[in-house]
Amino acid sequence: MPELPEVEVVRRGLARWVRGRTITGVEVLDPRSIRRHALGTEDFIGNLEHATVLDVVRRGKFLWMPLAMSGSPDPGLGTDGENLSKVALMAHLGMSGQLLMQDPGVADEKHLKVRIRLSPVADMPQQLRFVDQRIFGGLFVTSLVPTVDGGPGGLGETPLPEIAEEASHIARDPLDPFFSFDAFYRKVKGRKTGLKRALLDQSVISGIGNIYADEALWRARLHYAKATDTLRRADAERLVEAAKDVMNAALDAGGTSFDSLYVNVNGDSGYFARSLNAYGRAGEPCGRCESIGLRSIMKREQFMNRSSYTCPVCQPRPRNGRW
DNA sequence: AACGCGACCTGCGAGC
DNA sequence: TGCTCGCAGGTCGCGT
Repeated sequence: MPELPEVEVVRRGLARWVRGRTITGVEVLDPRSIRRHALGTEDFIGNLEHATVLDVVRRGKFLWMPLAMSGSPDPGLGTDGENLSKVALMAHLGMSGQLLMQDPGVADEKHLKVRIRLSPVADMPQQLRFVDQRIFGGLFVTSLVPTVDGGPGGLGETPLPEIAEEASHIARDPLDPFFSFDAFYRKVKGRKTGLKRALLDQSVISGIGNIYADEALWRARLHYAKATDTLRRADAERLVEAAKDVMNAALDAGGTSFDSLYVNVNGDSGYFARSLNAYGRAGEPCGRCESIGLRSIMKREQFMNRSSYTCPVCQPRPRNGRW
């Protein structure tokens, strides 16, 4: 469910509440939500208790909190400038995950999976709750490893030159200051596949899911089946700019929410859904065509076992992957 | 290398 | 009222 803008909304909210706080207790209400923690529940809890949260970092849809373990004299940077944090609490929201800040008195959510208690600070909620209806998301502890390109691992308040190991296989996302268009274009040209498949491949470009893939393609007037190895540089540039623009706009609106499944850490929905031009608009007129007096109806097709929305007029299907 | 598919889950609305 | 079906923002791992 949540794509980059939604995860970034969560990251910012979390950073405000949890940086510098120590984990005082962890309750795993459903072990399926930590199944990616291979060593089990006891080990998961043991890794977190007494650890201090240094930051909240994101690359694509992966979100992690570098931790200073108890006994570390100086959470944060060591005297030699090397960071002491070598492990992080990883969170992936999957299709329906939520990270909520709550006061202890608030009744447990129906799909509450993990409760993390934090050291009390005046006027700050004391619990971080992981709620997940479908359980495709989850939490686990992972180590931090150096990045391949030497840049920061992801976007955080005080970025580290390391990345959570479980996120190190994905490419930088378009909102990452270290995102490289050249690296993206090289990867895309090297693929022999359709454009949307490449956009959804997190190792080519990360953070884009089914909603923003369709939105970016619509804005760039490209069809999802366009062959990647024939993509012109100018088209690729337009596509990346479109992805950046639509995701920044969604971020400003607090993300895309169709229902109560996607909410920020305070439980509020975003309102970008009303600004979508393609996703979910089957049967409705294409706004761009309409604005120049053309009549065109958005259509929905199955692609990769999911829905794709296009305008048949301004996003024509390429013949043999070419125009 | 790329693909198609199933697996992992719950819940909602539509249609009968 | 209930049943079944299709559908939903994602990722991973398998066989081909």
